[in-house]
Amino acid sequence: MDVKTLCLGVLSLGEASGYEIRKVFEASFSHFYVAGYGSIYPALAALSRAGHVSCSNIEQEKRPAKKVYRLTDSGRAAFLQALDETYPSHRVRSDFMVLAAFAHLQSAERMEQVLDTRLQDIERQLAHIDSYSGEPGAQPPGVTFTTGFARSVLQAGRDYIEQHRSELLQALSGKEPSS
Amino acid sequence: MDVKTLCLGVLSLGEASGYEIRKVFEASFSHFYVAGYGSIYPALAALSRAGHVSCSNIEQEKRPAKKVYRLTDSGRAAFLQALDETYPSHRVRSDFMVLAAFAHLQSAERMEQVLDTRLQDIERQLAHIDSYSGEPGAQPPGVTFTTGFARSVLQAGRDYIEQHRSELLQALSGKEPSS
DNA sequence: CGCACCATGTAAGCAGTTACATGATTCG
DNA sequence: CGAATCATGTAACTGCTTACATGGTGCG
Repeated sequence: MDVKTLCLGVLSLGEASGYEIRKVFEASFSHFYVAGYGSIYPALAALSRAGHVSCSNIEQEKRPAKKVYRLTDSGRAAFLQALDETYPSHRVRSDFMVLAAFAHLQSAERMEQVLDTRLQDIERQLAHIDSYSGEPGAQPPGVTFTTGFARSVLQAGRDYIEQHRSELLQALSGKEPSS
Repeated sequence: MDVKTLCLGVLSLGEASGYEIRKVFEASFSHFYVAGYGSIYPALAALSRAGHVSCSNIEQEKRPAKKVYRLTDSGRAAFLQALDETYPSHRVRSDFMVLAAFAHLQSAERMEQVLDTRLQDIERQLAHIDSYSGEPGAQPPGVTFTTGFARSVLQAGRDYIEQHRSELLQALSGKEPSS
């Protein structure tokens, strides 16, 4: 599932500019898919070339002009097909866990900093979820599901870190970081 | 944190061949970092050129010869520095959650299949954890931590899916998949 | 007899990140 | 007056995936 397909998905919810699509990514998808302008704009250009979206220039007062994209029939069909064919994979790439795995090579101070940073990031993401999931039903039902899923998983991670923090730190305390 | 750095990490636990390194990735790191031969072998070649590892050819009876790699002092230093400078990021890339987010565009049968597939994958990973975490203490303390972390997070995901499965399916039942 | 395991590597390609480039408006 | 928001894009680079290429051994 690439950025192009995800853009089709966002546009299935209504027409939008590249800038607005990015905000949807940020608000609703950030827990399982991260994409910046550098991947979204080229994706939209490619989708336009492929005929999966149409594009209209909208001039605005006191704001830069924007390009509003809309799904074509072929774009909608392509997205539905992708939904049908995609395997429900779920991968984690975590430098946090790498650092934790090699805790014995680091100082207790560094590990505390690592754990605290991770906890702060988790709290930030939980706050982000709470700020966006105000009205249930405003979003498609699936987004309510994914948001709840993300919340549960984040909380489980936070709880685990809090409960095993001292245990991990204890295994390093006293001795200098060594090989 | 790239594959090269992770290879240094594995080698900090003892000398190993590329093939053996891959097994460590599979056994201990698979929950937060996936790497295949296609990235490990080139990484080892690059580390060797950079002088971060040394390499010796070992002939074997009734088995192909292997190349055993060992950390050099500069390799160890490079790894420790990476541990010190790496931000504890944690990113998820989940096609499962994409499919769930757009549940309203799919049939109830398809969504059931998606949820079941994900549940089976989770059970498989939990079984994998249980099979490898037999003896605590055989692994560095950090690996025990990350393994427990992965277990908690996987269980939370499983529980959430089981508890919200019917809720999600209900929001689709009766009506055909539509836009 | 076929599959899995041991063992190493290359090459092409794709997807995405990062940095660069530009510029008006609004809010504190 | 500086920062954030709105708004679009390109180009270079990185890093990984996938497929290809080869071949002996052990087990059921």
